[in-house]
Amino acid sequence: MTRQTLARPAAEAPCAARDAADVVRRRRGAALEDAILAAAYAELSTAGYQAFSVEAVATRARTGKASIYRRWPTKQELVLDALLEVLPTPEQCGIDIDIDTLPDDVSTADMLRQLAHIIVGLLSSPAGDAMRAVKCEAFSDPELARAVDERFQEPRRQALIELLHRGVRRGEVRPGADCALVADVLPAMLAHRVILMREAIAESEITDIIEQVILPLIEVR
Amino acid sequence: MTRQTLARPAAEAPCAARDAADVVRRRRGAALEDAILAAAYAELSTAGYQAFSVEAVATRARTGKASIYRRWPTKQELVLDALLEVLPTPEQCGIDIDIDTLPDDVSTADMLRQLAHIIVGLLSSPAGDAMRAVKCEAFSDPELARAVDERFQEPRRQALIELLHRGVRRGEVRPGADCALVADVLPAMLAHRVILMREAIAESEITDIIEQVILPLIEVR
DNA sequence: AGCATAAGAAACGCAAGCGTTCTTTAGCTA
DNA sequence: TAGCTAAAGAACGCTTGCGTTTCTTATGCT
Repeated sequence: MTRQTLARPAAEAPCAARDAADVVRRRRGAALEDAILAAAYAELSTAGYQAFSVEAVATRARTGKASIYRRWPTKQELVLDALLEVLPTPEQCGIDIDIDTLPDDVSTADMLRQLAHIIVGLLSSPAGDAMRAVKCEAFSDPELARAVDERFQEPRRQALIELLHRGVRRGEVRPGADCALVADVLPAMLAHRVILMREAIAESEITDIIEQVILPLIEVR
Repeated sequence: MTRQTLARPAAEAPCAARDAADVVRRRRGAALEDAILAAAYAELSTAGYQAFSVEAVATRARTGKASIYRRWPTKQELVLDALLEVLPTPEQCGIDIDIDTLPDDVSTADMLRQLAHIIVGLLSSPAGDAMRAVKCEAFSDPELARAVDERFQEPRRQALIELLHRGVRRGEVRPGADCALVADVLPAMLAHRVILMREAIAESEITDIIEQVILPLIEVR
């Protein structure tokens, strides 16, 4: 995948002898673009949106600002691309539930427990930090926020609603439940804690939320 | 160089005849202090935290930066004071529930409905905008966030938990309910929508959340 | 090998905004 | 009424960061 981006220790001849092994050869095209996006994402995660600077991205990517501005006209576009590139990848957020192919022996409660862990994992990861940064800047940059909502949140929300409907069909969720509303409870509680209250969520608390809130709420009675 | 930059054409007399009625005479002491705090709060509400500037506060308060820096050493202190002054006043946020003096004929559901409206009202008001601004800056300024949590959120959270306990005693809330956890559901859902999803909440949606989520959750069965 | 391209680095102009300082002048108090 | 204090306003120095420009030179292609 990568070119030989990583320093060759015993380099010599043509262009070696810079100083140490930090001879990160000049990258071009896609390799450089990826490095910039990765650096931008890292900056977004660690520094947040408001402290995010193109200068810092350039430094982190070991390139110059000019190479960035040659590709992205503004800081905002860079942020958007960096986030959108990272967010939907299953390896990063892994919330791709395919309801239709779910085995019959997987209960709704099982899935909800698993989902809760996935959400907490995501929110506690660098990707979560990046999301938080963007969410908090949403009012200054509605377009960015909308992009995240549409490409990331909404599909997952729909999947969760679908999961609850499946639960109704299987007799695990009370028929009268407003699935669209109930689907918001878990993400809302987790996001509220992690993003708005800045609290970490322990394993036991995930369990508590599921057992004491979500399951009683959907319980067939 | 030149002083008296603001050329007074031919104005005479004591101090009247500036232009119109905008002759905001020089204030001192507490009057000025209040004006500055009010302006800071207004700026926080409308501009947000990151766009908040001392210059803008000074302009809005019709004073100079020097008078502000004479009182608050940094921008952060000013923000904190402005917010703390505004937040706890009952007129502004009106969530002071005195559980002990609640009449017997007020049900838990009644109170929850009322509370939901109060929270939504608060979140949709300038005070809500200010809170959102601070919440979003919380990671950069944990002390500010903690002050808001302690002085504003936590007391109200405790009051809500107490309300639920009262509900248990009155047989309106199922005895097994984890009140501390259940108490988070309503604020979390509302804050999630308004602050994180930037959605307005209609009357009917408040009702839906109460009837479809909160009441089924606490329902005695 | 030679050449066109674009990477890397540095500097620039510009705008905002912090916190300071200075002068003028209004308001309070003795 | 005189005099002290502090308010209003403007300018300043400083820093940060955007987006641009320029120059050198490594890189990939032919």
